[in-house]
Amino acid sequence: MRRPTAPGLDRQRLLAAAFEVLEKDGLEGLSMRRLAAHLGVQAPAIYWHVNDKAELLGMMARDIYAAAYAAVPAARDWREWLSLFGQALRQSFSSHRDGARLCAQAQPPATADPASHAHRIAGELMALGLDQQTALMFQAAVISYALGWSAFEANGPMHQFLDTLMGFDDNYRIGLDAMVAGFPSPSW
Amino acid sequence: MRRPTAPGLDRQRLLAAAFEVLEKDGLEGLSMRRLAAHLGVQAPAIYWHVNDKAELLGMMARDIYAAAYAAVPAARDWREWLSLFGQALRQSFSSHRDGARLCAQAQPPATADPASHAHRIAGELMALGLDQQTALMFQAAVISYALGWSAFEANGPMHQFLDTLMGFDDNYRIGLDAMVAGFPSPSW
DNA sequence: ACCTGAACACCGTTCAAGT
DNA sequence: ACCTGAACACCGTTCAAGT
Repeated sequence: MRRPTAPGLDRQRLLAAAFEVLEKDGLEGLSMRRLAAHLGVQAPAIYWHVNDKAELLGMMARDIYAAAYAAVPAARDWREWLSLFGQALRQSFSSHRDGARLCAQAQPPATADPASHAHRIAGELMALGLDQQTALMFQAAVISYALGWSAFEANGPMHQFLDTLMGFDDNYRIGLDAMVAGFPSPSW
Repeated sequence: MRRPTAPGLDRQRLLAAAFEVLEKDGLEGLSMRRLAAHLGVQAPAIYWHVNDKAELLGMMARDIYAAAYAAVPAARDWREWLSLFGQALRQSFSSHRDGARLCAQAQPPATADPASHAHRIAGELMALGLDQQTALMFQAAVISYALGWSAFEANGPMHQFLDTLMGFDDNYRIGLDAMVAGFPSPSW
């Protein structure tokens, strides 16, 4: 439990420790003070490496999204890619305790060059035939659904029904598949 | 600003005041102490009428959902109803500051009789030809998307792009229409 | 029955001061 | 450059005591 304060902090160790605390204590338990204690350090030390808690949460969210993008296997068309991406997202959200709730409330760090960032995240879909604008729109819709599903999963009074009827994963797929199938094909 | 403590608290006045504080100070500003001050009362007084803050947030979420259900106009088929419901939800979320974020993290009060509750919320769709299980599944998907969209709207680095390209409402409709169009028709 | 006063165990963040 | 100690202005919640 005691970290002997080790080499010295940096953003990497901070981030890794933050995920450990998240796993152990959940999103409400992830306080700057607990994080500091987990690192064997005083709370204000964290502020040398990070501006505030929001920035830390943003970095965590960025990593969760990045893991999802990295996990999407090769696809033969854009619909398949979106479907796989939707599944990878859900997987990545649920691979950390409160992952979706974290992403829903954290603001990933604003990228320095938004244009190149947009190109990077839309790249796969563009290679499969979508123009960038359409790629971003469809991707935004899938992300929204994935995000909302995980939030909704835990909190609706429908909860009892959905899992007894089919299981959450199957229910998730229904909405995802419907959305992906329903996206209009580009018109050229 | 001063409430002369008026008649005396009850759940109704509490809820109304909570929405006022939400509008003024946002979700992070909605503390039990601020709510109490807004009512001209000490913080512990609230705990006579409500078990804890989670219960209060749950009641607020319930009201936001209820407003959406009430706002859905008559529809001629279940796809149209789901589309109108999706729009009403987004409307209801954005009619209160941080409405979606509140609903994403609040747990609406568990209903005493889940079966009759399910029947009530699925009723419209069943009248339009869906069985209850399908109605609940499709509804859950639409709610998830609406919830996730509002959360995503404010926080992605895609943010800049989405609104300059089309406007958020149009982008929202694209995913919603795709999902509703893509739901499979019942097979009889 | 309904509310206050005082307290407990926490928060995020700042800032002087240490090394 | 990097961290500590001490403090500020908050939290949610409990509980005895008042009326």
